[in-house]
Amino acid sequence: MRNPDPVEKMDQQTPAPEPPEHADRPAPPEPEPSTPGLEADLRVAVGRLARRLRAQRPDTSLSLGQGAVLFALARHGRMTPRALADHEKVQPPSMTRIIGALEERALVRREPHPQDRRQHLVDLTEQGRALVRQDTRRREAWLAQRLAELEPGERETLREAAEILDRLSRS
Amino acid sequence: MRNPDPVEKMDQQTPAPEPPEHADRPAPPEPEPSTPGLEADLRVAVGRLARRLRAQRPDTSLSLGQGAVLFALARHGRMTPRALADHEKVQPPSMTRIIGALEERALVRREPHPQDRRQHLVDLTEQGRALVRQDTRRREAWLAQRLAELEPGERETLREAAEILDRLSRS
DNA sequence: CGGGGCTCATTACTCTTGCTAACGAAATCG
DNA sequence: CGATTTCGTTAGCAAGAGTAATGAGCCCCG
Repeated sequence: MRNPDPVEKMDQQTPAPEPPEHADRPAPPEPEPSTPGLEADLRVAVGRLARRLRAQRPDTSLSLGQGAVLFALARHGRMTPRALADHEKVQPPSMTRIIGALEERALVRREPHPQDRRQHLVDLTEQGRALVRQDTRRREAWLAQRLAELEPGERETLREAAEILDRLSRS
Repeated sequence: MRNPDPVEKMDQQTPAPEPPEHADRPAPPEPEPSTPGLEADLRVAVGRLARRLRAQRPDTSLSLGQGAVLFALARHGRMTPRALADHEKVQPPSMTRIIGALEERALVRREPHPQDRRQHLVDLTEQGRALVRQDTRRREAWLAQRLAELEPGERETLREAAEILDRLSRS
């Protein structure tokens, strides 16, 4: 293990770290969270859901990261590893590893960069493109099944939330 | 829920200086099932958000799993390790480790089970309770800050979504 | 020009976190 | 009382992501 770091005294009521308000703000300053447990609920639910998504990955043995990269390439066209890393908010070495795994499966291909010989361009192969298309409708059974069981209104809520979550995850 | 139509929405917007791709755009079929890319969008966003939540963990060195357990105990009262594992959808050995880490920090305590000497009851200590209270309003700066920047309507959407995501993650 | 400094990708290593397998102790059922 | 089941734990392993260091290549500035 490591240093236990015994929590000795813990300030019970931490004075709120209120950021200084900017003077010219006509709107309500909203210093308190208008949604009480949201932060905790969201954190717990997202963490657990991600864990289950990773675990329940059935047969399409693409990791979450690999799938995300494949989708990003399909949506935005070929990119350098650096651009992919920025997009997915991982460090370059992690992206190197993901690309390596995808390349081993012949789902992506590294092409030389036309102007800069340090860089590569990563692009989908035909097989990669086919997998994305296939997954677009079939994807991973577990989540698709769960989503199918929801009420239409709930799916709609999730659809709006997915866009917000995407922004959150990228900000 | 088999969807027979080829969802083929790949808008090529190549950021690279070399756009001579197969740059034709198939007429947008837009057959629009109930939720087109929801499964993929949600999966990617949840994965990325979980990754960032884990990474951005600032100083309160509680892992996602540890935080979840603390909150579960605060919400539902003391529980056996088995119950906690079921609740958080992890295997018992993982829960053993989480509880061990929390116990080292004196945030939880193991009590003997009154009727069954195989089992324990895990309960929050005063310090654990204080940390939960503190985190309820302070929590992790990163997510709280992001949430605060959202529109009220967006937070409301997330609040509804959080409940749905919780159910999803547990089903 | 040409060198210093930067950027890009990769390698090497570590850490965290979750899993399965196996095990000992205790309850329970026959 | 013995067999079986359940609970928590230990041991070992694998995946995923991060930091540090490295080498190749670009580019600006003197």
